[in-house]
Amino acid sequence: MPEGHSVHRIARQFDRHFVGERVAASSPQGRFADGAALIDGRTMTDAKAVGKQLFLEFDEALYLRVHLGIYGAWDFAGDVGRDATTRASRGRMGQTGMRQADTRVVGEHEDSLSSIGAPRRTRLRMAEQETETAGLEGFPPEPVGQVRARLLTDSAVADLRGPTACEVLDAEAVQRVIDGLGPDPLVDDPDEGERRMVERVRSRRTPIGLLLMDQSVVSGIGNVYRAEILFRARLDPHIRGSELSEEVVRDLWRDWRYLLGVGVDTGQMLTMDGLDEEARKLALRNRADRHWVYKREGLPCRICGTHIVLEMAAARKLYYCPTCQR
DNA sequence: GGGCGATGACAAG
DNA sequence: TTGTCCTCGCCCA
Repeated sequence: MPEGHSVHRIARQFDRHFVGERVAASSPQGRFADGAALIDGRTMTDAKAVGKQLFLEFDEALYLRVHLGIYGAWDFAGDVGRDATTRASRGRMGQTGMRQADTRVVGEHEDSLSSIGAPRRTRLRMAEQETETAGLEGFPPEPVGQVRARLLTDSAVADLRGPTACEVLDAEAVQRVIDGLGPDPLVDDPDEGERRMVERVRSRRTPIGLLLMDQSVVSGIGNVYRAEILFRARLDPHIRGSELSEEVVRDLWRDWRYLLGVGVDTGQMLTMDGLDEEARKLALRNRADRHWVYKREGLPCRICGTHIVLEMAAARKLYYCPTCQR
């Protein structure tokens, strides 16, 4: 589920708490046992994201390549709190037991970021949405559910579940993967990335709605950002890449660069900054309805009132306003 | 307790 | 274009 911004945040998390540390690697589930054995006991030397791909580098140029796919997730625990939880709602231990309270969705109290340091013993789930839970008995915690890979240091643990890809590669293989990817605004030089995206889009007769999802054209955009970027540009998803002017594609790249930056900073897909303040607050209040068009089929367009349309495109849901976007 | 959908990406045909 | 894989949470009974 994570689009590019989440993967960059995950890379940052590894950079903070794992890079420079010796890592015990295992596969509680068993399906990654061979790969885990290759990196077990090595030191993590780098963590980087390119588009939706995560590359964790270990001693002697061995890389763990992870792609979360549509519902993969990393669960961090230990000394991994990214920010204070002092304002987190004081929960009680639920009557139903098990679940520790004091959980919050990251980003809902961004103004608390500056206060206090990281709490020890935290759980942090990084998936399509991030949730942080303070309080954790025992370290390391027992793996819960289907954990494909576990990376453990003296003070932090990362559990990987449900990935589309999890494999150990050498430097050449990593380069081949990266060579097949379109530009990522946080990796590539902005002008060079812009040039590449413009060239790749305008050389194709494929609809722009599909090109934005094509990771060889531009990296990191998924179904939410696709819909939102096209609306922000007031662009009909069906227009072919070859029909778009250089300027229009350049603006798509620049808007993606902007949105990705916001997403990495906040941990949320905030796409409605164009809305006036009051309307924005209203929309943000409802988690399920905080975008211009994504998941708003049948609801009135926030600009013109036309019902938002949902259609299937390459087996994915495409949302747009038939009036604003043409 | 079952079914279904999800912010992906493939391969097969 | 369709099927397949990966896992979990939510909805409904």
